[in-house]
Amino acid sequence: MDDLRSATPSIPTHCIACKARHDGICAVLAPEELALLSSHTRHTRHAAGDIIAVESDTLDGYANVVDGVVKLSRVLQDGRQQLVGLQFAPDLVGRLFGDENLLTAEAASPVELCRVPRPVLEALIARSETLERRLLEQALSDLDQAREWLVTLGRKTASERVASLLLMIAERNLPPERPDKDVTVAFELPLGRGDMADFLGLTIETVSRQISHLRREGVIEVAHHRDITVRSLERLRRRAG
Amino acid sequence: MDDLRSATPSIPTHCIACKARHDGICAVLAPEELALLSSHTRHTRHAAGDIIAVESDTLDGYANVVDGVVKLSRVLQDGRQQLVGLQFAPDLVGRLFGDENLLTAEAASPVELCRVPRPVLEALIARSETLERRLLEQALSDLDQAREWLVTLGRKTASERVASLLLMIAERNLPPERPDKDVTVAFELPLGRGDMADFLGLTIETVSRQISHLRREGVIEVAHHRDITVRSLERLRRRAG
DNA sequence: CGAAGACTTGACTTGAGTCAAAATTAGTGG
DNA sequence: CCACTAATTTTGACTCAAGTCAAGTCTTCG
Repeated sequence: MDDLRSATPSIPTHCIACKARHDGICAVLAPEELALLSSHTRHTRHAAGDIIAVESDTLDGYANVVDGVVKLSRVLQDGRQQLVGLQFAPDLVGRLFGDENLLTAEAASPVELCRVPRPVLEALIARSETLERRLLEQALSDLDQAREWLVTLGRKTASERVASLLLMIAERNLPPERPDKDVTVAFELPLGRGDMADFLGLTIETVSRQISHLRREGVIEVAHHRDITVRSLERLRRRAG
Repeated sequence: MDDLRSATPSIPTHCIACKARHDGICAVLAPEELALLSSHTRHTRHAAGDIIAVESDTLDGYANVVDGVVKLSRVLQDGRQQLVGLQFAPDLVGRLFGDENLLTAEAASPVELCRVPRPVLEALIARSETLERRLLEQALSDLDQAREWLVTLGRKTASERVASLLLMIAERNLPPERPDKDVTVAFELPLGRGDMADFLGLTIETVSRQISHLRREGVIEVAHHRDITVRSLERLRRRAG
């Protein structure tokens, strides 16, 4: 497919430079479909904390995450909040075929989006068999992840929950070489303590205490609160239950 | 579509009698596709407690729930268990395109299944645009539900969790007329206290105490432990947070 | 540098878990 | 149909993990 790139000048120039171009939904589109899509998209940038979509608003469109992390959450009447998902590039944000947002979407870090109006994407889905399959696969994998978290929230202790979250992020930052080896991984947390707490169904204080505990035990190192180094993935995995 | 029924004798006879025929995945198939599918299906019956699929076994096929309730669960090494979903008729059980079961599936009540070998269903998906759309919609709706539970497990108290579960089952048993009216609903719990606890991330004792509490407060009536009458859906809804 | 915000730590409280009976219900065979 | 047993559920007394409240300490940024 890469060989064809130079032979298909119809691919929009701003798509060629796009980080999400080669693994997002765009990757499964034929050049003319991509051209059609890109003539309706709009790139937007958002600072951490910006609200992208609000729960129970009408759904105005979808957005592809090009860079950064988007958090999805729900809040109860009295203000209790729960994060129900994190979307990384090149995930698509927005409930397909939904009339209203069931969730609030918020930039967890600085975020770059590629926004698509509802009817454009939906028409493309009807036209492209491979796109529909790709979206089905994302939905199934989001469902797997959500169920994984159900186990975490329903049955794990505070310390296992924190370890599970660090593990999830660490595995996402693993260098592609030797994924089975017991390596050291370093990364910057895309979430503050408050968001971690809302993700794990805990309080800020409990998250902080558990991180301190993992640090004292030598499982992780912490600098500036957000720069984490996992000394042994294997040890972290054992603590995640 | 109903009008056509008598004019399409190619619909297999055992499908015509099937309860799931008119709203399951079969509902979106053309008569010849249904004929193709049904020539490979096998009806099975299972008593409550029977294991239908085991976590980390290779996925041998899919199954349509024709009657009864199937619970999906995961267990941690030390035996802690969490239910991550309930499947009612006419849901499809089995991770699409998965190579192994990520979950254990078990009959929660007496269950009737219509089993389909993997390759048969997957070939049909590739052939039928409407089937693929139907499965995408089920996946999205399962995802909505899983995220709803994430809020319940992450942020609700024990009494709100129990109320949420009763509410979910009650709403499923609502008579179709006047869904907005504040009616009385009676139903039989498809789950024992242990399963409720595993669903809600609580212990048996806590579930029992919360049910007793709702009973004492007059929100529900309980007979034989499993026959529940909800006196006021509205009151129950308020208790569910 | 100084102030505001984010994070950590400590002391105390509380909601749900644990352990241990008792009560109810379902199942079985006479 | 009825005892009798086994399983499930309920209830009570006590414990403990995580929450709450209240200072402190880092970090960031103007």
